[in-house]
Amino acid sequence: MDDEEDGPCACSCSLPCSIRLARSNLTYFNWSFHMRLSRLFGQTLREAPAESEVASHQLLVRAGFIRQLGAGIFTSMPLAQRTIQKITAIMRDEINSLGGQEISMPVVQPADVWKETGRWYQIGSEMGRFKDRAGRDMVLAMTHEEVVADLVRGVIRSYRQLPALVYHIQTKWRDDPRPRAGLIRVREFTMLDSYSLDRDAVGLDLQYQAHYDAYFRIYARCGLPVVAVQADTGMMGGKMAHEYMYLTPIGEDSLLFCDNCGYSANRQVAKVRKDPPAFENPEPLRKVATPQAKTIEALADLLQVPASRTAKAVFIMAKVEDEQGNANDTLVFAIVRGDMEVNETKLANLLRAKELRPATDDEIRATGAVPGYASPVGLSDVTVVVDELIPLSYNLVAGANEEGYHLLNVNYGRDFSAAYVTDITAASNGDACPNCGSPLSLSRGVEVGNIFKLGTRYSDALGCNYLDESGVSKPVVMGSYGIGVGRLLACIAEEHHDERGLSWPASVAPYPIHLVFLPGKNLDLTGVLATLERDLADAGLEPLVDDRVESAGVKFNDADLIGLPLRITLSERAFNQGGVEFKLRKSDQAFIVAIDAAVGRAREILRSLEDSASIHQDKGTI
RNA sequence: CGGGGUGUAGCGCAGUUGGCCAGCGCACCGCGUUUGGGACGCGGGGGUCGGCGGUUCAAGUCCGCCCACCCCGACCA
Repeated sequence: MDDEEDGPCACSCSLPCSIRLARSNLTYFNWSFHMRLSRLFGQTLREAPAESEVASHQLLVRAGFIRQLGAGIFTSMPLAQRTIQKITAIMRDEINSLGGQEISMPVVQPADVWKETGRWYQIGSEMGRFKDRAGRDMVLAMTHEEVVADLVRGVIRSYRQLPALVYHIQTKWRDDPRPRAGLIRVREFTMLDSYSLDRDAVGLDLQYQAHYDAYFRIYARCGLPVVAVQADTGMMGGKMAHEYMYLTPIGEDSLLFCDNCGYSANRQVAKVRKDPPAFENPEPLRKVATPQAKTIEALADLLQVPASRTAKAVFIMAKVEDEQGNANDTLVFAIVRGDMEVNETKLANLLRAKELRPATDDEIRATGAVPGYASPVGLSDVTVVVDELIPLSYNLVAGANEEGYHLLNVNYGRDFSAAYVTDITAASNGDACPNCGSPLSLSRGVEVGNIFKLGTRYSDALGCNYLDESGVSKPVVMGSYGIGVGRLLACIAEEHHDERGLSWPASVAPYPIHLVFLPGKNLDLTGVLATLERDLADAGLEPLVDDRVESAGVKFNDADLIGLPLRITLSERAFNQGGVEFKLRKSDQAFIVAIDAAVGRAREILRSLEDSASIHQDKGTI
């Protein structure tokens, strides 16, 4: 033992580690691994910043895990960084087990590859762009399909090199119009993303399924319950996609679930079963006065007909690109039955629109339609999209394009026609499941990961080809798979907290043990502390030691706030009862463990905590 | 981008119809007392009052412009 005061630390950290304790002449010293709260960079706060609203944001700031730099831009403090390392270690373990090989692709990328795939033009202002000193267009990585495809075309030549799986854990920038909820929705973030490379669709299916399962294991090991839902392919393009959702009221995505058959989908793509009404003979058109009936509700009320007997017209301005990449505004007239809503994602995908926005009244009038009394009847020069149910619904009520009047007995085909007839209905709570007809229920969720079957979208654009056994050149079939690390951390915090603070699953806690030291009045326990710290550290149990000169209340409250799974208290009281006090963060009960048995007992408890932290979840089916 | 809100010490906040040295709690530093659930006393340090411009004898306070952050919507993974 080294009693030297304020001497340099003998371990590699080279800091003055001997700290004088309150009312004690004793100092203590270095060991193989240690972290003391008195030295931890950052501090706990009694009050959360006023701008934080959701629990994970407030607690992560209060407990000293994160600090905000700007909107959607955060610094990870040492505690968060430790948890991130635990999470990414789990990710590496799982992706490595699929045969993944870790690489690292650049955050700053030349725009050329993005121009080759067209996304330089397709993606709007959420892409970070700048010019380098030579005036070349540059892109801040928002994802890495282009770069990985560029890599593949330079590396993959033969079917012998396939299948392959590469991944990295890298910073991305997406200039989100509205960052919010702390780490849930940010602009700069770290993402695990892997890219599968296969000879054909069969190979892709295998890797897709492997990721589908591996992702569930990652969330399970992190203690986060998730469900997988069918998803829109969005800016990724491609054929099939699933999203992993953590269900919570603070989530921004709307999800539909069928309890009966297990159907689950993001509202953006969710289908509903629409039973067509019985056939009726089309009746002659008739104009009726409907003053003040500018909404479906008012109209149905006035005419005493159900909303399902009306046609709802929604005017939307779509930004659609032509071959040259020029964006043109096109007015689109979307028609659904009065009892339904338009799904803008379905509509945008149909039109290949870059952007949709509601049309203004003036834009509507320019077509000859009258806002509030609009219908496609009698109009030309507008792009009409009708929901598939409209041609099967007879004698509907629709606007007369005249202030204060509607038309009765409007029928598709006879009275108007459309450029597109397809499904543009938004699924709602209680709608019939497309598979089994049972009522769907609507929930909110946070998307914590997604997987895409890209197919040959990028391989074709960038020329990623290989030669098969017979010497034929074929495009590499790709998949991409991603998990936002910070968002995952925030969701874990959201799931595992109580009114006192965070409560980390043992698998991702920044440290496993919070060792609280309360100096005694009569006994000097600093030597016991030094030994215990060292023994725990030597056993690989990495204690976070509260050596601060603070009252017991402050220390216990901070321990609850930071939320490490096991708290061990060394105090005169516990010592006189025969050892140290053990208490689990998730339990109210405390018990005394003899000093000599403390390390063994701690190891045992943490092992069982880790085993039970990994939750079981229902994976559903693809 | 539209609507709403907030900017005063590290965090939370007060600051009246414009008025003299800009305050409170927590946190921080020093000394002492205290020591198992956010202790106490005494003494300290810390502010371009978001920025710029204007009105005025005088601006944290009134006016204009701008910026930042938060919330709702649009949008987005």
